[in-house]
Amino acid sequence: MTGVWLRPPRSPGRSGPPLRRDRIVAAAVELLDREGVAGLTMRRLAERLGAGSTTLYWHVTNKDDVLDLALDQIFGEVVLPASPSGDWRTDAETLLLGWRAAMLRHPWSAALVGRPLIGPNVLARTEFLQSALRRAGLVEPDLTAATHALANYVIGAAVTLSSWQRLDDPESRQAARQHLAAQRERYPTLVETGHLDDRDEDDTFRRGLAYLLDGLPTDR
Amino acid sequence: MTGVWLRPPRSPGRSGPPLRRDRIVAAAVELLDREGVAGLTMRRLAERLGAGSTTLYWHVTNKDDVLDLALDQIFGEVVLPASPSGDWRTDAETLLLGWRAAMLRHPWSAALVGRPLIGPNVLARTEFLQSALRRAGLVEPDLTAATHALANYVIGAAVTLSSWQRLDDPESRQAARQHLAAQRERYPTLVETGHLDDRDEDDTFRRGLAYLLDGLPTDR
DNA sequence: CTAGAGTCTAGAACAACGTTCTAGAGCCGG
DNA sequence: CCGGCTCTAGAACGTTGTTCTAGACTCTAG
Repeated sequence: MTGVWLRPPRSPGRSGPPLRRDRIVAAAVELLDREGVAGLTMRRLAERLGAGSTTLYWHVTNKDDVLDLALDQIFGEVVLPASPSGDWRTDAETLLLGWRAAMLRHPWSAALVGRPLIGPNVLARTEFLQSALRRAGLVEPDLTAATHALANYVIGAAVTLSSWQRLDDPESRQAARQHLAAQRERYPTLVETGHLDDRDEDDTFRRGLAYLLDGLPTDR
Repeated sequence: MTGVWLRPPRSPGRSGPPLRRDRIVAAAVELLDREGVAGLTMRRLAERLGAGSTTLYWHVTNKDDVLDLALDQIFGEVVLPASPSGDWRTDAETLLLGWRAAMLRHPWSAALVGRPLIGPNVLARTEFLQSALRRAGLVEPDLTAATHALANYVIGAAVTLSSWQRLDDPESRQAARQHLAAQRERYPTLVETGHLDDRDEDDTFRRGLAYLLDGLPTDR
């Protein structure tokens, strides 16, 4: 009814092939990586697993389930320092850079973040982030606001960047640039600053992150 | 091939019903508002317009076109102060609050921002934002980084909030909360701060925005 | 050893979808 | 009157998510 995370998973068979669900999720991620979100079909997913298409519905109730699981799966790639360093800012930066990198590695995630992010991997990363901010001396309501602000910034940055890169055809990116440049009188600032030009996106992201971290009402 | 914005629109007939395309977009937004992104079907959209389903393909090449147009449409609702005030910060805040409000008014937009945002309404708002930041004394590369940071923050915040509210069933939100609360040992900080609790989302957003604006390397 | 209750697989089938093809109606200038 | 343009829409195709159903396999209970 409401999402994978709130429903108990199928109890595995006595000696049935374990990790079946894990295999489904892994294959889904692989398929999404190669074909994009439109290329993920229950039939093709089953085919890749050497199974009948309708068999999937034993392990998973929905296609939405598959998408939810695949999305949370890639956040598991974000390494979580086992023992946080003394510097909260380094910890937060490391986490958020990894978060962004994971989303850019799987650009289809940009199209899926519109669904509730309450999977275990997302929650664990959020927990880590919030605990780092607490070590910075933040207290409510700033603690929650800062956590949300940082997470939302990362998500927004990853979404806009990978959606822009979804114009895979580099010549269509060029067309978009010319389209913009042709309207200098309408968008003088954007044209002047080369708004759609390729730039050092990593640097741009780091700068924005620095602004946000600088603005937090931390201890010192 | 690449998106609505880079293709010339159909030249209108000599005296044919004008604004046909506008009517399509308006009906699409209305349908999306009522039924969500899964409820928008070319057939139902046509039905609502009193037309045959396949007629739409004369005015629009794709369903993707409709979605791109509908998405840009709602950004047109964000009022742009004709003559910006003297205070850049007020201008930026007003714009970004309106931006967020528009997305929350049309929650389906959260699922669609994964596509390139290069429609005229988005570009005009971005131009306004960037010109305000320039008046704050920002220069490259900070000017671009700040523009992106603010836009990405708004998008991320709207995406996560409306995707959370997409769990329309309030009792399933409650279930998610209990699911979290039951794992206090795993997510101690999140549980303590009531991470999934309803709070004053507007205040949280404003706080985050203030952090970011405070952190910008402006003139003064 | 047999019966039966799980666990798991998968074929058949359905309604709905996006989209193409095609034929044609209505209108216009020449 | 003709030929070309704008615009409409029916028929049809392939594909999709999903349900229903029947059956195979495995283990436990009696």
